[in-house]
Amino acid sequence: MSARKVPSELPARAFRVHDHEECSRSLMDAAHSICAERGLRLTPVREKVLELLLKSHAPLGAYVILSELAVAGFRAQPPVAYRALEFLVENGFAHRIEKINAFVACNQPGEGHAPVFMICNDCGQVAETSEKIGSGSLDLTARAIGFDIQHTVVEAQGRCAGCRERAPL
Amino acid sequence: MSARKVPSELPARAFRVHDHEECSRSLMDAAHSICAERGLRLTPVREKVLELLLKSHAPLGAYVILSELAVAGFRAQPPVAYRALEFLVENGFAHRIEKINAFVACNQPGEGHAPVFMICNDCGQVAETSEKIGSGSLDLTARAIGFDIQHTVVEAQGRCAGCRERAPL
DNA sequence: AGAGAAATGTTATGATGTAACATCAAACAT
DNA sequence: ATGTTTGATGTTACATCATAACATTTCTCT
Repeated sequence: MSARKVPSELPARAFRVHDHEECSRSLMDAAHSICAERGLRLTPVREKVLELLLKSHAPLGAYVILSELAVAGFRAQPPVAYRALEFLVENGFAHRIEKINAFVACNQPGEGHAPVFMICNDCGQVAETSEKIGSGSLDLTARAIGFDIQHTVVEAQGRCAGCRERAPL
Repeated sequence: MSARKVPSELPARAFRVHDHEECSRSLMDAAHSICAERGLRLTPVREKVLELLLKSHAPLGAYVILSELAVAGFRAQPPVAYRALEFLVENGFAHRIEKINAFVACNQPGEGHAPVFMICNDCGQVAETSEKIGSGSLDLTARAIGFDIQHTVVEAQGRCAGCRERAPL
């Protein structure tokens, strides 16, 4: 347990006190800019889904999103939600969390990164941090066996600091 | 891309030529010993499921396992397969691969480790390597934000060396 | 043998995800 | 402005993955 350097970028905003409103707004703005830049269409459904993800303090399942869409007056067959999510994930505005079959808004859209998630089993919140692509032990191992990495899934489940304080167990 | 030390333990047997028969047999033996030691019951269904996983060169979905069980004369309702898999996973004889909803036999049962998977999108094979618990960037990040890790999911998707040679693209 | 715990049998259903094809709307060239 | 192409959405119908709940059997221990 040597005390090595602490990882450089550590947003992990989900577990920290922050202005969630402001945070959401700026990420939504970023999405608009990036789409404009790249000629992507942030259509009403896609924007609504991103908004839902941004407003949520925890990941949302596809069917939760679907019912929120219905509430908002959108059509609500499963493909509607899945297609919007696919767009958001493909273009880096959201991530899928495999371990819990749910989706979160990305907190650093536009930048190529390999997301890392810390999932709190108590409060259900998920913090996103990230690793630079090409560094990290996965890449090291991959290189050692000649494996060409296209996508990574790095997730940890456990308890966040807040929940541990509230209920030390 | 500095040439740092290569990770120490690198089974990744799935992608290497090896005596699969011998490999399966010794892992099955290990399972029997470990169960004996710990007072666990490697019942017929559980053993059969482990055997299926060991014989397979790629991860198996729960319903594939279920149909193989049926072929072998076992009862074949979903809970039968899921319960056997739950036992194997809980006790470290198998792992679940989140990204593809499938299961593989563990290639180093008995030792506490955080598994790492390399999933080849071409041949469907999966290599298991591992990290020591407590080291690794995940643990480092977790410590930095006070997160208590209980379980990790580390998976990479891409192309294995063999497939790249066969079809460079 | 009897009590308690663990494992299995069974039914039914819940949750998650997608294929396929029809329709509609935007972008662009003529 | 019109047709053409492409991308997005609407809709139906399934496919796939997973578990709750409760009955029954088997094991283990005394």
